[in-house]
Amino acid sequence: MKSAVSTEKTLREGSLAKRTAILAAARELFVRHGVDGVSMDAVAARAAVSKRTVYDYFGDKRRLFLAILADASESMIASVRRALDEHLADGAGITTVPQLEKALTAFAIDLGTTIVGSADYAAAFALVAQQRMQTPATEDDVVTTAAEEALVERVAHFADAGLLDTENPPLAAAHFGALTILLAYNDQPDPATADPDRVRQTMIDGVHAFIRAYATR
Amino acid sequence: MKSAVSTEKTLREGSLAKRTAILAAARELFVRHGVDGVSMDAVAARAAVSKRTVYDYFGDKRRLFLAILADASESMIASVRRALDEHLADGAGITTVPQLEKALTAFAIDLGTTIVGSADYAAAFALVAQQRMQTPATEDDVVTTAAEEALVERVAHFADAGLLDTENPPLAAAHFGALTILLAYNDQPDPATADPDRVRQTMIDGVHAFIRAYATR
DNA sequence: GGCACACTACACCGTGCAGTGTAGTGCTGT
DNA sequence: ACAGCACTACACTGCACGGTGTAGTGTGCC
Repeated sequence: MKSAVSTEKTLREGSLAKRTAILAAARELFVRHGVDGVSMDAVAARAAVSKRTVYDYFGDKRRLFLAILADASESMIASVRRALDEHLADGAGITTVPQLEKALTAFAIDLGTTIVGSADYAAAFALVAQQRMQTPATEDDVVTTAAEEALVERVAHFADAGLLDTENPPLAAAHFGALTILLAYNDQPDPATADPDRVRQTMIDGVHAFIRAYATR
Repeated sequence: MKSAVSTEKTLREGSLAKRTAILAAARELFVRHGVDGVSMDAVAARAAVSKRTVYDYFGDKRRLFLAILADASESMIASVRRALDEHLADGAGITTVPQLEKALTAFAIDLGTTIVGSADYAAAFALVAQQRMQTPATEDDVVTTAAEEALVERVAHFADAGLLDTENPPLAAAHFGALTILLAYNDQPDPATADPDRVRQTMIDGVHAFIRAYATR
């Protein structure tokens, strides 16, 4: 009678406030103690909500977890696009290598402080890392892929413009990511400990190395 | 009465065969299903050993986990030193940049196929990633630190020799690691899926970029 | 034969937790 | 006044798992 078409089991829409409260609470606890280390009671308590409500909203623990990932993913890709637009847009008047380095540095620092520094996004990384082998290919890959693609497009653009010297923009973009975000994240995976100055320095150095490797001479 | 000096609780030495069997079984299962997703019964079964024996050998689940880390750490650092010795030793007659690139590439591929390709070491990475926030600073950091230090020493050496251009060998070493191992690992974190050719290509490209960024011109 | 030891097989305890069912409360619109 | 809804509080089930205790078996050593 319920016409339960997909896996959905008559979840409730509910108020946005409670929904985000639950997501925030769960994210925080999951990141700190691991998904398995957190009881649904704890999540409910932290969200100041009845456990029953958590289940009414999200169905079960797994789907709550996935909702967190989806949430973080969404705002993360948005952040990347925004930073990309803000610092590396076509209209930014980047015509020389020094200008490019400056813009890339600003971009990297922006992204770095946003992503590595603030918990929401770092949480996604951490959670995916925790669950990687247990969860068959979460949509994290989708996110990083989408983000990288956007970056690849910019790299290709600057290669066309004669500022970067590469026949393989995806590779160059990957190297850019490795020298900046990846390295920064690897240095301080604990969101709580994230030191903005250190992230900043990592970004500056990473971009510099990238420019030395890839700038037209 | 037991004179339990430290945390030790009268563990048993046991045979090396059983010990390694248990470690191997636990490592495999932990990596695949996560530490919390694996019961001690499962470990015992997989190791073809009584559960009681597992407890007699390792005390409890936590210490079994730490034993796995220690084990992997040990052989990992050994691998790094060996590869370093094999490809980048003083006596290797590296006097030109092309020679250096070649040696670095060989080194990276060697390390890459050993570490990323083969499960033992990748397991450590994966497990630490899983447990990072739940376990207060495991000795993974010790390993990567020790490994990086050895690499730093070599980089400094080649900088002195006039082949590399950097005033900051630790940074250069970090960038080397980011462009090679880190990137390779990030591309395919699942040991089972590890594609040697892909790892190989990542290493070649990474070293090439590193050389472009850091070789003396 | 008899002791010591490594090990197994198995039963067992306690507990924490995912998930459910339900009674009850307050709010809103009619 | 009443129905409908969102939500809470709470009790409760079932189960999986960490860890322990122990009786019994095989082996080597004296």
